[in-house]
This record gives sequence, C-alpha cells and structure tokens, in this order.
Amino acid sequence: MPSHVSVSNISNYVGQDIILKGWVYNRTHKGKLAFLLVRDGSGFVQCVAFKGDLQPETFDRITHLPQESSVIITGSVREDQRAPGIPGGYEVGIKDLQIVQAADLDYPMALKDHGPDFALDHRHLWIRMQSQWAILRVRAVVMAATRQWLDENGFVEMSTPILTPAAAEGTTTLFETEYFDEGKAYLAQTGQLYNEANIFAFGKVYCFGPTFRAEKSKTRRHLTEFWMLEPEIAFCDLDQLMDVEEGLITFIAQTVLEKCAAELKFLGRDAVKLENISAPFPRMSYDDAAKHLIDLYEKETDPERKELLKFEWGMDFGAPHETEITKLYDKPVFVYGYPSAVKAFYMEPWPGRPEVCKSVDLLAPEGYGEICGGSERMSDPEKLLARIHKEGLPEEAYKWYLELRKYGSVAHSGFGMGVERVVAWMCGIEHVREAIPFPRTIKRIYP
RNA sequence: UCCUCGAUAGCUCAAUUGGCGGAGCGAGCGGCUGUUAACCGCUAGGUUGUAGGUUCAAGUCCUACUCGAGGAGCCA
Repeated sequence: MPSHVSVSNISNYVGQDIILKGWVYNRTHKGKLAFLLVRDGSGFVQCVAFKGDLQPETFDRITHLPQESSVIITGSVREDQRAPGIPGGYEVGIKDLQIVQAADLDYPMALKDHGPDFALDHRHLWIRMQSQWAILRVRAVVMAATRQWLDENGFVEMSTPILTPAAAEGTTTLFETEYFDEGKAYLAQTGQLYNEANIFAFGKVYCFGPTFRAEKSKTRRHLTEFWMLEPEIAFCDLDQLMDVEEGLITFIAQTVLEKCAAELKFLGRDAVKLENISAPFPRMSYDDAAKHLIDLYEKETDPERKELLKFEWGMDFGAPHETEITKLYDKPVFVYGYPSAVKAFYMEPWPGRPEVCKSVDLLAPEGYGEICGGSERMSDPEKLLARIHKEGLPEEAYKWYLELRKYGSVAHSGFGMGVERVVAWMCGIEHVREAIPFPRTIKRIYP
C-alpha cells in the first residue's frame, strides 16, 4: 500500500485500501451513515462511514468533526455515480480516521456565496473553496501551456527587471520607491523595452511575470498587480505577430479543455465556447471597426445607449465598443491599425499613413475584451528619437533603447497578454480578482 | 478623479407610511442507512458602519464622514 494516494489518482485504486491525507470540506450525516467531503489539494472526494463498520467512538468522532479539520483516512475505494466531488464518481469507505487537528469551530467560510468584501478579506481561506480552487487550477494550466507553446516554438524565456529607472508608457501609473542614492525607482509596468534588447541576442524571447500599474481603475478587468506574458520577436511584422498570437491562444484553450475538464464542469463553463477558440481568428482594420461602430451609433435610437456608443474616427475603443465588435464573431478578433495618437510612442507608423500605426489588439468574445495588445516596433533610430522628443520623454533615459536601433536594427514585433483576463475568460467568471491567488486592487492589499 | 448603488446576527438577506429588529445558512445538542450548500426538532447568537441632527418614537428621514461594490476614463 502506498504511503498515501491523491484524490486525482483515486480512480486507479478501485477495490483497494488506501490512505488519504487531507481536510474535511463538508460533513453531513444521516443516522448510522456519515458523509465527509474531503479535499487534499488535488481534488475533492466523498468518504462514507457506516456506524456498524466502525468502533462507536470512531463514528462519533466523524459525525462531530469540525469543517476544515485535517485528517488521515484509511479506507477502500469504490466507484459510485452518486458520489459528489471533483472529479467525483468515486468514494472511500472509511475504515479508520485519524484527526491531525480538529479545526476551531468558528471557521468563517460557509459553503455558500459570500459578498466580495467578506470573501476578499478572507482570501487566505476562500482559496480552499471549490470554485476558487477550480479557477486557480485553470490559471496554473494556462500559465504552463503558455510556457510550453513558447518553448516548443523556439522562444527563450528572459527575465526582465521589476525595478526600473523609467517608464515605458508615461509616468502617471507607476508605483514609485526609493533606490539608495540613485533617486527614484519604479515597479515595472512592462518588460518590453528590455525584451527589445533581448531579441538582438536571442531572436525570439518572452518574459512572464508580475506587472504593476498604479491606475485608479475600478473595473472587473483591472488589478494593480497582474501577470503579463510578453513575447518579442526579431524579423517579424504585424501579420506574423498575429499568427503567433492566434497560435498561442488556440493552444492555451485546447490545453485547458484537455486538462481542466473537471474544473470547467464544476464552474459550469460551456465547453463549446472554448472549442470555438481555434486559429485563424478574424482580422479587422481599425478603419472597418470604426465604420461599424459609427454605423451602430447612428442607428441607435435609445439615448442612453447612444451616449455609450458615441464614436468617431480617432477615438480609442471603450468597453461598449469592444463588446460590439466582438459580437460580430464567436471567436477572438484582431483589430489592427489604430491611430498613433491613442497608442504608445514606440509603434511603427503605417507605410504611407503616418496617422495610423502597426498596432493590434486581440479582443475576446463574451465581453472579456482586450486580452492581448501588441505592435510592430519602430526600427528606425531617427524616427524613434523624433517621437521621443514629441512625447516629451527624457532622451537620456532611453539612450540604451535608441542604441538598439544603431547596431543591426530589424523589423520586430511583440505583444502583452494579461494572464488574469485569459483565465477569467477560460473560466467564464465575472471578475479578474478571482483569477489570481491574492489580488491587489486599488483599495485592497490585505491579506 | 467623476457618476450610481450599498453597509442590519459569523455569512446572505428581510423588516409595510417613521411604530415591539426577523428568516435561511453557519455553530451546539438530538433524530434519521445515500447525503450532494441534505432534511426535521430544540438552543445560543444584535451598540442596525461612525459622528451628529429632526421626532413622543429612527434600521427607516436629514447632514458629514468611513468602508465597499458596479461603471466611466486608462489599460492587459
């Protein structure tokens, strides 16, 4: 008999005696029959005790076991369609139960819905609940699939610094800290500029880590600390960049479908929505998107809706605009060629149309919106310097960045993917705060 | 920063026109051999976010504040 068995492997032990180590998630009893729903980190399994099979004091212990007590259970595995759990369908007939610790009786997380304030104040306990467990397991699979696809496609992971001397995209949204005698340092809001250095050494790279933005955004799609994947590719134009994005996103969705079937089922996620995510994705120009939005705006009769949909060429999309564009398709859609004025300084201008740049956003369906934002980067040193001056950015801080264009400059492109947004989309949940173990929002840094 | 909404038992919420603060879940005890957030009975559980005001009387009306949520802007 192995030292103990994981719930996730329990189907391999039908008819055998096993030892299970975990925590009591729920307990109920019905006279001479008691049910424990036990979680062990890898899953949730029902354990059943018959009074007649056990010492009277053992059965009494089981019926009085507080929720969240840690236990070691010896019992026999059987298949039973009635058995709840994740994945469910198997249960353990209890032969002996040892209490490691009887939990205090005041465990605050009842097995029901909680308000966001209470749930977030108890995030350290909330993550034990089935819904949160399922979401965070999907997150781990999304992150592993991301790395797997990139590694298998010739990308090299390069860690970019988190403490940085200057901003990539303006200075209003940076977290600031003292850095010894060097003045201010800032928490990175992107690793892109460093990745642009990395590609000249490694060709295809990515960084994958936390990103910090002091934006005072209070929406279901924003965190102040979130995880971002940023691939960057040498000798790559905008069309090739879109090929990379749709290849990666398709692989992530397929991997989640394959590895997280039980989690998605528990979350009630419609698998068809994820099966639809397959390359190629539609590619729409900003101009065409703008035409569609202006058309919708002009046809709208409800004054309130009309105000929300207000749009003219040159504007960036708001959430209602993104939703309208994604409604046209049942899979993610690329929108490319945004006005330069609404995008970052480093983006390559469209040939023959300087007011437009070679940028692309990937918009997810069902209202999840922008999950990737990328562009072809400006490769000409003179044009880049002119743009830095125009934006009023300190030239000295970008000296090294400009130098990259002096020694073998090539067309290159990259994008950023917000992990929590992708996870929220895969899981079909409302808010990105549940897609990260310990979310940081504008009003919350505890626990 | 702006707009909207909210704060009542550990949790989720009720409380009629301003008129005796309730229920379900959770907790404890008891019952029941198939429960799925079980069910049934009993018990315990309250400075109604804070400060002030109006009133015979305030959970309810007024003022200020605190905290939170949704959205806008900005973004992944």
